[in-house]
Amino acid sequence: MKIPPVKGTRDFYPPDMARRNWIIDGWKRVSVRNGFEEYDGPIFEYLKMFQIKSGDEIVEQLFSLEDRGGRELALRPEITPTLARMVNQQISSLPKPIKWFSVPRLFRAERPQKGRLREFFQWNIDIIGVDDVLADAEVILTTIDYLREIGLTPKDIKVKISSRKLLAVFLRSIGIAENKLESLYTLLDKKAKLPEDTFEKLLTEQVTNKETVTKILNFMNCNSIPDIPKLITKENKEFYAYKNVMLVFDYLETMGVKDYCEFDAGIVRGLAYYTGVVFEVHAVEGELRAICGGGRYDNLLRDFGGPPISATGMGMGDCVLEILLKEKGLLGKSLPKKELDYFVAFAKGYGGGTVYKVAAELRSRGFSAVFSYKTSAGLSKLLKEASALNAKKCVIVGQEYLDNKQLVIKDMATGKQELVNYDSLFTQLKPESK
RNA sequence: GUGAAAGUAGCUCAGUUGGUAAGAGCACUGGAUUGUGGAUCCAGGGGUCGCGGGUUCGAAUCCCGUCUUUCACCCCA
Repeated sequence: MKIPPVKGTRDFYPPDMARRNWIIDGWKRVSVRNGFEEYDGPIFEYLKMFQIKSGDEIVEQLFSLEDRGGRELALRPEITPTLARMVNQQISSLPKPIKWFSVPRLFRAERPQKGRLREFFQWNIDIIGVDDVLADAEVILTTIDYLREIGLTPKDIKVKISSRKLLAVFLRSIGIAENKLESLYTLLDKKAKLPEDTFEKLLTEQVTNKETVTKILNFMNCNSIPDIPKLITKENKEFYAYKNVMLVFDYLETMGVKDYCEFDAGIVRGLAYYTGVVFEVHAVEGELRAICGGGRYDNLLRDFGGPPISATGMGMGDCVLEILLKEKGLLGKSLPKKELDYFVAFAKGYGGGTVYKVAAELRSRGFSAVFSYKTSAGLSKLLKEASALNAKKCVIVGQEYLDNKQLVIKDMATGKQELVNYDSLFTQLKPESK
């Protein structure tokens, strides 16, 4: 009876695993060099925890279960609630700022489609306890640091940056009621996806006043920071929000990544909990969904029963990234090749236990060594196997071993061979000679 | 949850208005090659044509259902 893989999951055969590790190792390496420390939590949590941040609708998109004690649990669809829980538990003893990263395996019971599966990996970085937008800039810098390292240039991708705070003060200044903001965010977030007239129509339905609609459209289409003051009043609050956006770009310029960044008032993010700088990374060409997104969230720790400490972070899934890298031909280019120090072969009739003994001795000294299971194969076949494994050197056990306890060492790159005494082979070897 | 397209070997695919049509390339295994690798040549294994039903003398091919995949919508943490 054949059992197929579960909908929306992936099998990672060795070549797929190599790609996955390459991506994840890059995430981890870049996190560490940007000063982030790794953390992780359980793969399932109380169902309740995911409702705090995201509400009840989200429950339908969770894999939930009940344990034998009747506890309502769910596989984690994101790790930020876990982060909030963990930080709150030890908040008073953790040195600030908290700069943590994680690469959790996440689960969402959504219908799979391009760049979206039911099980995936996501790189998360967060800075907790810094109000200054310098922290937002550093999160963006770290994101770019990775994307740049894997070969993506400002011609390939753009970080589109805006501010929820700026949007909020703007909307309030033109008379939008506080309780309408949230539903308006959801609509504004779709601007780039909807046709222009459809968007305008939906906006008019929500706002009714034609003049207000025009003001919002003008603001949303703004992609130049110097133009912002023309659109907002010069009251303190608004000017402060505007200055903060300017400041982010100043920091990013100082950090040398301004080429990757642009202001785009159309970036809103669907989620309610963002309160400050928000950003998404998009491919310049193509219709691909956002590669990653993030922003500042001021209230999350408090919502999870902790102190009102501000935080900012970023999440990047592996699915969309992999699609983009394939399109750009950047995946596999820099993948590490198979590595093998020694292949231990034998000339027909001379194998026996010596082959396994040599391999075991090499392994015990820290070298990788492989022997063949084809006990009756000819040397030709065995060397072919050694080549397929990308072996650096090949040890051949043959007549010389019977005659003088000597082994043939063949350098697979140059083809050169030398005779070495069995006893001296291992004493000559030092790990550095790898 | 809604809609559209597609399912033939491990992978990528071909397959004539329905008529000896179960095929190719790659991959895999073996041989040429009993002491010398990456190449080449030859051979071999591998398929309930997603599954079930129907139409027909006859179905990979047409029809219905179903499952899966992909894509779009919803949603996007």
